[in-house]
Amino acid sequence: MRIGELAERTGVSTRSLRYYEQHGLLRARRGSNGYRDYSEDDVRLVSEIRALLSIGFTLEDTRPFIDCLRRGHSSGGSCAESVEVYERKLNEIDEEIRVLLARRAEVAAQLAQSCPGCFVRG
Amino acid sequence: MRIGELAERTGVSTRSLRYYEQHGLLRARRGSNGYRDYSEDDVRLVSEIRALLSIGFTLEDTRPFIDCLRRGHSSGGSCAESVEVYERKLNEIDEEIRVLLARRAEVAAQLAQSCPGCFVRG
DNA sequence: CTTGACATTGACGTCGGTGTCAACGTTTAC
DNA sequence: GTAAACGTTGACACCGACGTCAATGTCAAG
Repeated sequence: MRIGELAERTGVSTRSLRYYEQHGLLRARRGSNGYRDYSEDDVRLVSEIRALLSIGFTLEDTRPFIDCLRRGHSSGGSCAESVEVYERKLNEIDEEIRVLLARRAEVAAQLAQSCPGCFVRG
Repeated sequence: MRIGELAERTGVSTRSLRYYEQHGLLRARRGSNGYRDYSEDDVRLVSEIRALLSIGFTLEDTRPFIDCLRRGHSSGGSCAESVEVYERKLNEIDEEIRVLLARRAEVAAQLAQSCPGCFVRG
């Protein structure tokens, strides 16, 4: 299939698909006219990328998952490298949450100080 | 004082000071040579800006606080507009935390699924 | 006078994932 | 045959808070 069809089936813009390819996550055969030619498997790859991006992964983070699928695994997360990324991500998220909680406390404290009457839930 | 001294006393780069001025947060008299001439009060303004930036405010968010100080208040947070910003910030932070918690749960779930043996604390 | 530290404005780079447009070639439908 | 729809690459725009460099002007010390 060509890029337009893949875009439609995955709900991803052609712009993004080319971007993913530019970063080595997608590969496409080229027809004699130079058009990209995708297989059914690529639908799966794109879905995997989007699923991961939607939970806050960067494009780079998705690479091990894509490689894992390419090696024939049924799940992108069932390779050691992917698991490492999962764990790294959990740590990153935990750290971000920690920062936000500290920030929240700081803001609440400043608010309480400059506006003693203002209640802050939480 | 000139920009270099203000930079040194506040620990803020000259680049940043000019940036703040460019965005209307700082104003400086100009000497006959065109050099910026800052007052003692400006040290306070810059400190206020940095304090707010450090807890995740955007530059724009700091504007009401600066205006508040300019109006003579001893605290940048003791004006109605500032309090509004505080409250808006708290809501924003809460929302971010919510998103991160959901994200964390999602990642943990995927990890558990693709790597049943992997324990996830939390 | 010269050197060096400091000042000025302006502009580009960073990071990430796209949107969007240009200028052009290909395929498809009528 | 022709127009519409689709494909190609390349490049600029965005957001935010600066870093950094360029080209040039100013001032204090030797």
